Amino acid sequence: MDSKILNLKAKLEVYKAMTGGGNFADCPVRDVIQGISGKWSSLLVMALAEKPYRFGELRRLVPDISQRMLTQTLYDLQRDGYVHREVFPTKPPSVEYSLTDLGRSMSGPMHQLVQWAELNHDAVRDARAAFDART
Amino acid sequence: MDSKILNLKAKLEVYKAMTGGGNFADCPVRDVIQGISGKWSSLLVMALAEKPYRFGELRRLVPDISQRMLTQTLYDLQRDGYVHREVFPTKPPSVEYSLTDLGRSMSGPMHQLVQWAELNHDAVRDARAAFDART
DNA sequence: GTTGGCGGTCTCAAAAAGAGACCAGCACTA
DNA sequence: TAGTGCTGGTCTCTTTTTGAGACCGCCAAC
Repeated sequence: MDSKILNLKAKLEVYKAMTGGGNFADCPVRDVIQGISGKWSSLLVMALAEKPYRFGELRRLVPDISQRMLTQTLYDLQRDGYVHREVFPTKPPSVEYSLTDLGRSMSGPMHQLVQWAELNHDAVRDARAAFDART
Repeated sequence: MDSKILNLKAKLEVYKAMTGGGNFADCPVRDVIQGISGKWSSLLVMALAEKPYRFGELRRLVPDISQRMLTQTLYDLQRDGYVHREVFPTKPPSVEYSLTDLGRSMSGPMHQLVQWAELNHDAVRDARAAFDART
């Protein structure tokens, strides 16, 4: 058996996987996923799915986020159309963040994932401990 | 109306949200979510959900991942129990990566999210363009 | 008049990610 | 027999991202 043939076979498999199977490389799905797979994005979306929050409330709700990252992440979520930002002209102007329709429709599948994490976090913790012990 | 009372009210709301509503701050769900919300994790999990892959195959399948990040991400996924790594003692030793049962059970909810992204990526793209035009 | 909350921006250090050289071992080729 | 390529990585260096914290004007309450 020639190695060139094996090589070609592998390349065909890869091509099939890229076009028919998954479209992993250049497809816009990656853009979307990367937009919501940041360290804080999912957390803020889950928070806002419950109810609208103000800037300072979110800051207290997620104690270990820096003000800079809260600003930045909310900006990105707003840019991608998940979050609506409304400024109320009160004496100290207050700003409310809420989910848009797009954000609400996305929070469904994301909630599924969070629920999975809720159910299986001990399995993950065990796997991690076992792996570390094996090392 | 006293501002202290308003303040207390806000704090109670936040407390309620943290304990009853979502447990956003210290809960293990965040550990799990952060483990799979990396830039490449979801992509590799979706790839391995299709079928097991070898190191070089994954490298070609995801052309813009660096070798270092592929190694690192696969290591992390293995540590968290999502991925199984098997070395075959062939002439150039080949390594195969596959999903574990835990990984397969997680890939379900994650696939939901990817499907949402597939259906709504144009809406996100439009929102992004509209936001940028507004600026 | 000083303090504290509001919603941020700015700067600087630390951590993470990307680019690319390098490694041993074996198969095939010229 | 020397050269080339594929295997799955590691090591170093540079660039990007993130975190920590100071600072901002404004206004209300004490």
